[in-house]
Amino acid sequence: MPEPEHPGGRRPRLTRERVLDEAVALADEAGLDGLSMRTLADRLGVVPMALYKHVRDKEALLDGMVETVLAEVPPPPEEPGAAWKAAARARVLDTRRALQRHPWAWRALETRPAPTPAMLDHMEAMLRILRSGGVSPQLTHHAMHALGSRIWGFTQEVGASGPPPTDPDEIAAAMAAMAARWPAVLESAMSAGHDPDTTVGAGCDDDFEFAFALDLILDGTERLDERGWTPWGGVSAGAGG
Amino acid sequence: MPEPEHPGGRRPRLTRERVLDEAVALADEAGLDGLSMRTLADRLGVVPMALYKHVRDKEALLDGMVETVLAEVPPPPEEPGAAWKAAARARVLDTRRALQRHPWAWRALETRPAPTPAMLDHMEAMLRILRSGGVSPQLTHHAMHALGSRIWGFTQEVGASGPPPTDPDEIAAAMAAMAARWPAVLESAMSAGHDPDTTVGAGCDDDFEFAFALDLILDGTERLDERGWTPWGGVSAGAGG
DNA sequence: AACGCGAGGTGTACGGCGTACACCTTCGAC
DNA sequence: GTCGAAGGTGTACGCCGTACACCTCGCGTT
Repeated sequence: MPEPEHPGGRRPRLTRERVLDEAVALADEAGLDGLSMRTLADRLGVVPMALYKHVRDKEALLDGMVETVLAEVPPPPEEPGAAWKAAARARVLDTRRALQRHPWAWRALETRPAPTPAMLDHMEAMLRILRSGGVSPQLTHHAMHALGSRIWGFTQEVGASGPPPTDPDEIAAAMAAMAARWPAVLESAMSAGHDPDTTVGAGCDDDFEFAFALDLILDGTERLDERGWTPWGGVSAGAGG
Repeated sequence: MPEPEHPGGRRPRLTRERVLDEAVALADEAGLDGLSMRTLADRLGVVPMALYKHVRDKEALLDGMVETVLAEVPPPPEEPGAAWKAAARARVLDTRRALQRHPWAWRALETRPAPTPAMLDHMEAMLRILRSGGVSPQLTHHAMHALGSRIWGFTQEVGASGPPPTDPDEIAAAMAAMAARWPAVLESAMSAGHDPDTTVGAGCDDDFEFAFALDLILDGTERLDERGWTPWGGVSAGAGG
C-alpha cells in the first residue's frame, strides 16, 4: 500500500471530486505533461489503477478537469437585454481569467473531441446573452463563431471530428436532449443557413464563419487606421468607436 | 534490416527532407497520434534510431513538419500598399487552406514552445503587408495579435513560455539577428508600448491585446446588428460595411 | 589499388506511459 | 453475522521516446 502513514485514522476514500481537484492542482504545478495517471495516483496516496474506479480513462479525466475549471467562471446575468454587449464582454473576460489561472486548460479544451456538457452549458449562457439583447439568431450564430477564438482560445470548430449520426432516431434523440438543456445552442445550430430558403439545419459553412470573423478584424482595423487611431487615446481607450 | 527487398538497386539514403515529407504524409493519414518515431521509421524502411541522424528528437521533427507545411503557403505580393487589406485577407485565407490540407498542423503549431524561424518568416510577411499600406506600427502590432487567432488557429501568445534572456549581450545578439532577417517583427515588438513616453521595448500587455481583438469583434457585431444585417445580403456579402 | 575515417544505419536496452484483468479488502444493508 | 458489491491492489502487456555502443558502407587520400 502506498503512503501507509496517515496521522489520524484512515486515509479518506477516493471520490471523483477528490481525483479531479488533485488532477487540477497537479496540472497547475507540473503542467499537462507532468500529469500522468501514475503521478496523480502518487499524490493521492493510491495505486494508479485505483483511479479507474472513478474515471473511465485519462480522456474522461481531462473532461472532468475542464468541467472543474469552467465551474470557476462566475454565472452571467440572466437577461442583460440592451446591455448585451457589456455582458458578453464581461463573460469572455471572466472566462479568460479562469483559463489563465490554469494555463494547461486551453490545451485540454482543444483536445476534447466533442463539446462536453460543461462546454455546452458555457456556450448556452453566452448565446442567451446575445439573444436577450435582440440580436438575430443568424447574427448570434456568426458572432459566436467569431467569439470562439476568444472564449476557448482557439479557432477550430469544436467537435468537428467524427461524422454526425445518420440514423434519424439518433438525430431526433440528440435534438430532444438539446432542446431540453441547451435550447439556445439548438437554435443557433439551426440558424447556420445563409439563405432563408435553405435555412433548416443546413449545417454550418466553416469557410463563411472564418471569413466573417476575419472581416470583422480587418474592417475594424481599417476603420481605426482611417481615423488615425493611437493606443494612448487617439480614438478611444479600447478599439471602440 | 527492415524492408530488405527493394525492386531495383539499393534503398535510397535517408535525408532530412525525406524524413519530413514522409512524416507529413503519415500525419495526414493517421493523425498526429498515429505519428511515432517507430511508425515513421517503418514507413521509411528503416530502424527507429536511424531517424535521429536527421532530426535531433521528436520536437525537432515537429518543427520541421511545421516548416514544411508553411512552405506550401504561396508568397504574398511584395508591396501591396493601399491594397493592404485585400492582400492581408488573401494571405490569411491562403494560410488557412494550407493548414486545412494538414488537419494536424495547427495542433503541431501550438505545441511549439517558441516561434520557429519558419513562423517568424510567416509573420514577417504579414507585418510587411500592413506596414506597406501605411498602417502605423502600433496599430499593426495590435492587428497582428488580433489576426493571430485566424493565422495560427489559436490565441495564446506564441512562445510565451520560458523567461526571455536577461543577459544584455544575449538580448543584443537576438535583436541583431531579428534586425537582419525579421525587421518588421522587430519593429512590431518594439511597438508594443501603449504610451509614447514608455514605448521603448516596454513589452506587450497581453490583456490589452486580448481586449483589443475582443472589442473589434463585439463592436463589429453591434454595428451589424444595428443595421439589421442578414447573411443573405442585408448589408453586404461579408461582414464589411 | 589499398586504406581509413566519418557519416549513416543497427541492435539492445531502459524507464515511462495508459490500462486490462484478476484478486483482495472493506463496509453497509439485511 | 453474513453477504455482496464497491473500491483499492498487484501484475503484466504493449506502446512510447531515445541513450549508447556497434557495424558498414562510400569516398578522399595516398
